[in-house]
Amino acid sequence: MPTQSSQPQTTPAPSNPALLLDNQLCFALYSASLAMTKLYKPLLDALDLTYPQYLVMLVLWEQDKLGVTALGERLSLDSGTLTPLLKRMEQAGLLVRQRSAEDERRVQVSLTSRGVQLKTRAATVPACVVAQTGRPIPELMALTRQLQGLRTRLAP
Amino acid sequence: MPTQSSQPQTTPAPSNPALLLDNQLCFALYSASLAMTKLYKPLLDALDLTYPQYLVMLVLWEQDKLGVTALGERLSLDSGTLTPLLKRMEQAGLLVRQRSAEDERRVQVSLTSRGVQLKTRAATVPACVVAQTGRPIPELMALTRQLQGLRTRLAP
DNA sequence: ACCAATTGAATTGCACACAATTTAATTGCC
DNA sequence: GGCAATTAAATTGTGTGCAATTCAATTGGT
Repeated sequence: MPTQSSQPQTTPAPSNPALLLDNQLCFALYSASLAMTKLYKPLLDALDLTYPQYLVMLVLWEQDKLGVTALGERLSLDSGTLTPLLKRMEQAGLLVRQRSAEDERRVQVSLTSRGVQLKTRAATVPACVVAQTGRPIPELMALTRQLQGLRTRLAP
Repeated sequence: MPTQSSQPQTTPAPSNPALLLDNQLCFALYSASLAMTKLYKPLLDALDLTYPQYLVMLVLWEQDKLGVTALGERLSLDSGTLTPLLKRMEQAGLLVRQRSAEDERRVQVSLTSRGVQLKTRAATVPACVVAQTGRPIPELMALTRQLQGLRTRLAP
């Protein structure tokens, strides 16, 4: 005999717990990522960068003069995403895209001096973000490493 | 006197560590989330759902008949995102959108029987994903809770 | 040297995200 | 009751993501 309540049933039978939204790692990732992007928005607006454009700048500030494919491997983005994004950044005067002389198929992406200089203004961004998370740095670092490990497993 | 190498300097001065891509929690989140979405893709293709559509279904399987705003609060998405997404799902026969009788401004979203039935076919999705992460469930749960906590701080 | 296969970007088409604006319906204040 | 303020969706416009295709340049096998 199934268990039953003496109260009229106001809620339906409980869902499969595996399908509950709040048990989904995927949704926790997805919504935390979108929330993080919104946190960056006002900071990046001041630099005239979108969030993915900021990621491109982080890569180029570390290693200037990269091909589109190399940039894409670093960020896990493909040419369909990067090509128009890079064109907008070129229009904004942050970088230049030029065909490689040795291999005309390759497009080299290099920062302009304006792009290099922007790094100084961006230097305060990370601390602002950390402050707003309201968490100690070691905890944020640990979470970062955990997520990097997960990503490596998902996209080897 | 600054330290110097006897070798010609092949790498530039080290970047501000706070701006290194691999130290960014934001990028760890962003790329892990995109990688997770790609993991779901083949599973959701079989159900004719995109990833955000799957999230909408998770919400409606838990609580059917919700307004667009309520759905948006649950998923942290606004009407600009949800309206066209819900229209596509209505076209696909998964749900219906109908104006509330009491308040003509409200649009109620309800599953069709086809939408309800899809839950059975989706029941195996979470286990497939967990298997592919190659991590024990408790670890995934702990990470999920951590990310939920972070998100709550970022988007109170 | 020729030509098929491969490689690297760009293009096309579709589906999000989201800011900003618009439109329609309801509420509150007088 | 009348009308400004508010609320709920929808619309508009821009910028990603990504699959699939295209196009040009290079490579490799004969």
